[in-house]
This record gives sequence, C-alpha cells and structure tokens, in this order.
Amino acid sequence: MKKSSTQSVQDYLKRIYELTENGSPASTNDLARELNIKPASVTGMIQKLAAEKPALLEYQKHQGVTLTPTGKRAALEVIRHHRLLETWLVQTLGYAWDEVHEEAERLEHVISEDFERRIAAALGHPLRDPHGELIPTADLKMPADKSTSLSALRKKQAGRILCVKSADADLLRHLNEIGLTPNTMIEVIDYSPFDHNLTIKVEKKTYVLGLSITSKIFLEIA
Amino acid sequence: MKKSSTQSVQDYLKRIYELTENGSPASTNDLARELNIKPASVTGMIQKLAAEKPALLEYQKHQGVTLTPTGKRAALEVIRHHRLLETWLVQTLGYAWDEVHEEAERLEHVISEDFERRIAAALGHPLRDPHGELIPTADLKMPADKSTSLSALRKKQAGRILCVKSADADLLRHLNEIGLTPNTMIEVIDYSPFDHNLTIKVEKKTYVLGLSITSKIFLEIA
DNA sequence: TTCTGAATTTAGGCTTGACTAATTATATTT
DNA sequence: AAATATAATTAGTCAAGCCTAAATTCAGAA
Ligand SMILES: [Mn+2]
Ligand SMILES: [Mn+2]
Ligand SMILES: [Mn+2]
Ligand SMILES: [Mn+2]
Repeated sequence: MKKSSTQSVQDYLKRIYELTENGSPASTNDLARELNIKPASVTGMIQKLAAEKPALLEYQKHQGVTLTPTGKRAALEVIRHHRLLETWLVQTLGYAWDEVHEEAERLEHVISEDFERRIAAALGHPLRDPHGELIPTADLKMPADKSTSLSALRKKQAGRILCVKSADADLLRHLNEIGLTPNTMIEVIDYSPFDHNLTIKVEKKTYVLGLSITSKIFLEIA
Repeated sequence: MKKSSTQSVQDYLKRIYELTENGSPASTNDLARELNIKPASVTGMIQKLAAEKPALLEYQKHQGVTLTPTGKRAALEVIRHHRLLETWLVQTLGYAWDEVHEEAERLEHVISEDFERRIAAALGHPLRDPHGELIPTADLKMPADKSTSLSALRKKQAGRILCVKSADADLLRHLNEIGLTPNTMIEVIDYSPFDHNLTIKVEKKTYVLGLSITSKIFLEIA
C-alpha cells in the first residue's frame, strides 16, 4: 500500500513540518541549514518530492515549500516516533533530557509500527516528550498547542513551564541545573526593553535570561 | 579513530562471521543467498572490503572470504547489538521470541555504544539471547560454545536445550508451542537411521522430529 | 585428460542523494 | 528604475550499492 520513505526523505519532511508550523512556507536555505545539506541539493530533493505520484509537498520555484496532507502525515509519523523514543529513553533507560535527541534521531527511522505501539502503551500513552513537546497522536493528529513564549512575558506575569524547544545539549544541561524544566513555576521579576533580558524567579532564586534562552521556553500562563 | 561502517557493510561482515564459524571460508554464493543479494554484487562488495586501508576481510578469487581481526571485531560488535536487542525486546517490551529478529536486524545498525551499555546493564549483562545464542562480551570476544546438535544424539541420550538456531518465525512459534525452548530437558527415545528422524520426549510428551528441526536445536548433554 | 556444469567474476548500467560551480531570479537600495 | 546583494536553481560529478548479461574459472565426470 504505502511505500515507506527513506531516512533522508523522512528528515526532509520532519524539518519542513517544523519550519512551516508558523504558517509560512519553508525556504530552501532554511531547510538546507536545518538539514546540514547544501541548498542546491535541497532544491533537487524538494523537486523530486513535489513530483511524486501522491505529492508529498507543494512547491513553486523561489516560493518555498509546504507539506501536502500526505507529506504532513508522513512527517507526523516520524515526529511521533522521535518524541515517543525520547520519552522512552528517559523513562526506561535513565537518559538525561540532553542525551536523547541524537539517539532518537537515528532510531526514529527504523522502528516498526509494532514497536511504536508497544512503547506508547508501556509509557501510558504520554502527551509530551521529555522537553515538553507535544507527541502526535496514534492517528497522526498534532494536539493543539496553547503555550506562550517566555520572551513574551513581562513584569509580574507568571506561569508553568510546558516546553523547552531546543536540541542544544549544553543549553539543556544548563537549564536543568538552574531548574528550568517542564512543570516548574516561573515568575517574571523584571524586563529590560533594550536587550530583551528577563529577570525571572524560580524556586526562590532569580536569573537574568537573554532572548536566546527566553524565546525557547514556553509556558502556560498562571 | 574508527570510521563506522554502513548498514550494508555491517550485514556483510555479520553474515561472513556466521558462515565462517565452522572454520572454512564463506563462498560468494552462500553469502549472496544469506544476504538476498545477487552473487555479482557480492563479488563487488567483498573486493572493496578486502581493499580497504585496514582490510576487513581476506579474499582470493574463487576461494571465498574470511574475516581479518578488524573485520571480526566489527562483526562481533553488530552481533552483540543484535543479540542484546533481541533479549531486551523480549524482556522489557514483551515481544515473543519469533518476533524480535526483524526488529533487531534494523536497530542493530543505529544504536550508540552508550545505548548498548545501558541495555546490557539493565538486563544484568546476559550471556545468551532469547534463542539461546551466545552474546559477544563487551570487549568483543565470543564465549566458547560447548553445545551439541540434537541431530547428533541417539537413543537414551538426554540433555538440556541451550540454543535454537533459526530465524524462521513459523518454526520458532511451533517449537514454542511444543515446549522446545532453551532450558527445557529433552530425552531421545528413538532414532531412525533412514530419514534421521528422532523421537524425543519433552515433559511427558513425545514428538518425532526431522533433521531440518533437530539440526537447529543445540543442547548440553546430561 | 578433456568436457561440462556450477560458481564466480567482469563489464556496463541504474538509483539515491549528496557536492561544486555557474547561472538566474528575487529583493533591497539608491 | 537601475544596480546590487541575496536566494534559489541548473548543470555536471561522484560514491554507494545494487542489478543483468556476458565472460571466465574451477572441479568432478567421462
Ligand atoms: Mn529531539
Ligand atoms: Mn533523523
Ligand atoms: Mn536474530
Ligand atoms: Mn541488519
């Protein structure tokens, strides 16, 4: 029935999904950067994927790409694998949240649907991965995300961390050390309009965080 | 240091290891059959592997191949992955022994050394996989095998099953149904010299087994 | 020893997915 | 509106790994 795609194609679709979550098409250059592949190669691949029998993506020269429903499903399948695997590496093998990404990046392409079902069940069908990212459901729908970026909060606002969007292991380790992990309560003490720094309070302690950090933390406002 | 090999190369090395366990070189045809690849393609690959900087195998035209120490280590690394994975799929995800091979066949190539260490530790450093196959040690030595093929036993001999050497899911399911799994005690009731059938007793019941089955079961003689 | 069939190798081709270099299209300034 | 800078595409290569068809080599039988 459905011919399963290669590792490469799966990675393209996954990145395109992520880059188009904001509603706008993914550019060739952005994709190239995310995939660590030269732009010329990306052009070649997206032209091929747009030409397939049931097209995986929509493409017009110089306009970037968006996923078709077929491509979106394929992307969500890989993302579900990735996030379930990360959850499962943390829960059952004691990985830290900064150690799981690379491993999941390789495993996501080779596990069977049976394996996926088994770990989902063993984990109790989790809604979020160790970073707080939403896990697509078994029927491949992405749950609605109602989180707000910490960078959008101002003095006196507070909330609970839902998600940290980063694959940077050093950053993740640092955030873990100062206690900025999902479910932690945060309060904004001050905002500096010039550099967009936020002073926040976590568990009695305060930290001043730059935009490169606050833009990656998402919360549910209290 | 050591540049890791591709999936394909790893599968070649693994099969060559298995085919040369009896001491004689692996022939092109045998390899082609085991790998589901045409003989012409096998010739191409083994020539390439024999030509690498530290050669992975020894090859002389029309004489078959054997692994060099380097190739053997690479093979044992993959085999250790495979067998640890099978053990772990059975122990922690409830797979049946006839369901694990395919999954392990894909996972073996993508897990990290860290992952390997973690599952080995979680399983208590097992010596054998679910089929009873010996698991290469962490320093890549294959433990000595002292088992005897059931097909070599005769009337009145008895023993304990150590290993079932087969990847045939149907056969494995059948053996499981009649209780022929590792650790089970077996007694030979009769031997038919013409067709090499053995009549054996397992848990009060008797079965007549042909050579295609008895040659795949290995035991420790009582 | 010569013949013959099976095993193996050679030769030539194809697909996938990358790369570099050169070209073209778009967007930003002036 | 023209000039320029940036983004994207085209054109041409390459390496891995597989394939088929056509030699070639080897080993056992006559
Ligand atoms: Mn991740
Ligand atoms: Mn990946
Ligand atoms: Mn196996
Ligand atoms: Mn394999």
